[in-house]
Amino acid sequence: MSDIRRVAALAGCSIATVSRCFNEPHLVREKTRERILAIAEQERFRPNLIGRQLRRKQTGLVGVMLPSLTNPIFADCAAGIEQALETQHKRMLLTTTQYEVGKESQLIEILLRQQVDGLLLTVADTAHCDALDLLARENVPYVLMYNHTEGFPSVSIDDRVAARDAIEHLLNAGHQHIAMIAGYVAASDRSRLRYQGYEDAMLAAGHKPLPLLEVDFDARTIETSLQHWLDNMANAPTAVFCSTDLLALEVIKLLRERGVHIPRDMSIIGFDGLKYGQLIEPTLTTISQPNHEIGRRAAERLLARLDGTDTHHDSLFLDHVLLERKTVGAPSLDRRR
Amino acid sequence: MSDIRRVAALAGCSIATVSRCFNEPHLVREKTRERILAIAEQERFRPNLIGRQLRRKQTGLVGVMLPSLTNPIFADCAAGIEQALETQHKRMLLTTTQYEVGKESQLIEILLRQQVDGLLLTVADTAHCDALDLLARENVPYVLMYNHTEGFPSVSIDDRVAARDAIEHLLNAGHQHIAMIAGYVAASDRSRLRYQGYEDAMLAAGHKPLPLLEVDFDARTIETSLQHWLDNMANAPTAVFCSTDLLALEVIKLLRERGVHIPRDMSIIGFDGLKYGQLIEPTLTTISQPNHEIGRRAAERLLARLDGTDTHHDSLFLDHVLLERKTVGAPSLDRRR
DNA sequence: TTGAAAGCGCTAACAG
DNA sequence: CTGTTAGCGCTTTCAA
Repeated sequence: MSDIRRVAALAGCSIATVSRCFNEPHLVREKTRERILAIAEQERFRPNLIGRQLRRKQTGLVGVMLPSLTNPIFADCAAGIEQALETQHKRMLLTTTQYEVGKESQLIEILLRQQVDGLLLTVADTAHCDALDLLARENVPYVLMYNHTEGFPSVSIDDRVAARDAIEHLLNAGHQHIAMIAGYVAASDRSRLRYQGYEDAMLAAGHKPLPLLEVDFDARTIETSLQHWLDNMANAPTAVFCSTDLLALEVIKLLRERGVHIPRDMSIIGFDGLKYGQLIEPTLTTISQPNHEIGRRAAERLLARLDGTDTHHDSLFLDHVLLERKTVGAPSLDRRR
Repeated sequence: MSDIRRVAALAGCSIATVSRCFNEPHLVREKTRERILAIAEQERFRPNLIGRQLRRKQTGLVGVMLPSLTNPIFADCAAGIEQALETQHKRMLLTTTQYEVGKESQLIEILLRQQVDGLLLTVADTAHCDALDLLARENVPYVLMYNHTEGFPSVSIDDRVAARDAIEHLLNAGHQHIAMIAGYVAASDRSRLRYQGYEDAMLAAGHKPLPLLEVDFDARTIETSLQHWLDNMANAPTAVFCSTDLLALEVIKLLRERGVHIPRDMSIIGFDGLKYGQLIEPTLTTISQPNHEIGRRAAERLLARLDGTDTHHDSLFLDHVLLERKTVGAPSLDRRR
């Protein structure tokens, strides 16, 4: 005898009435309701949501796909998502791609089979993306996070503008010889946009942009990548824009170990605004993204789509902030050129 | 016409046969199977898991409840969980309590309604815990993470022993006047156990343990809490054990700003082993917990319980490691006593 | 090797 | 205000 039936039997009513007590209590006479609820409580009746979900054809589940949880920006984002979903009693089915592009479509497929009501996701690159094609075909509400591209609903900062702001900050401090570093792992549309922002600012200032210096973040080869600078500091850039704070932190650590004083010998600016940037000495100057809010707003936007309140396919840009801290200074005079 | 029916109709077979193609393909004649699979593909048939779950009475969903995702130890743990679940094609329904004890039972209740196959969770305090009572009553497989207490299956380090090891490291460096600091937020059985470990080591060495210094981590009152030390460094402890790395990092930053040299004027040891501890100067000496592995092993253990392979109600202790880095040194001679 | 049919637990017409 | 009933999409006996 199934659960709702048991309660109904004990209460001497039909299962429909029991169901109503939980879903539309105002339709049940107060006295009946109280009796049923009392019995339900005492029997520890726990409505089986699977039954409801099958019948209603919605699950109250939101599928979330992020690159990783180990990176604090995504962990914070997930926290923001949960906060927003909670207000509507929705739950988060969380998956990560571990930066493997091949997993994106697979994971989405699984989430769709699970009949999630909607999807919140970050893909590696919106430019050529099976996952996005899949979403375009399917009629599932979704909102992108961190990615932003014409014709897809998203919540993010404007990476290109943010990167330009970072470089302008360096230019304003007097730098001209500015390089940009990015990690392979972050090989993504965001890296590309940030490099474009770098180019924008350099060109606008009349400087030739340097090619992007890509380093293998995990494999500790940053050192060899930077060796040619260390070998010839006189010709090394006076300022470096790192595509993420995690990378910036590693770069700073390495440079300091090699006797490079920051910011006197080299200025560094990061990107993300991790709180850990404040722990190091000197504290990391960086562009801050509102990760928690990106998650929260994306979730809110998804909820609005589920309501039918939001039907736009546009990018929502949140503000980034330049956190002026201590790793950027003026270039030493002898190295300006 | 529902999906599986549509495929069946197009393939000219019954829905049972279509179902078999996905679940027990060997029961279907190869030719039939190929035909059906081809049609399913072309129709983009996506089995509705809700139907399956209702019928099979299992969901392949694991409920996860953690205090927060913003703390990297839990984010890493969640990553470990996902990794283990993935091998069995299970998914993670993730919730956080935000350190609110009152939410624990509520969240578990919700997860149970969602018919999760099992639960992985960290509670604030196993000593008086509605959530644990609830689990004891219900017949749901679960494994605790970070918590460990007699009679409940868990995966964690041995906090008490780990703390003792931390203190012994300080004692071995020559310290006698050692204090312990913990944050309110972390008010938990783990803090208590770590304090006990501190007491164990102090008493064994013949020193009187100091009362636990509790600070309000978020409200930036660490400063006022430490003021009496700063006012009178001669009588301040020569070494401090911080209950978490996040706290240690803040304490170090504060002390340094106040001109206290670490480790010369004061040694600091943390707890958790966050990678961010390596970024600061001097690098943070700490006790490392295997967060990813805690998550992974707990998930594996849960899977074993679902199999019936593991039915024990005991604590599985993983090894902690003392990371000897640079924030612990010998006390300056004039302050030994 | 396949099909028919029952039913997982619940909700929502519809009827009373 | 309450009950009856028909499914939601799927799996799994049982029978053929």
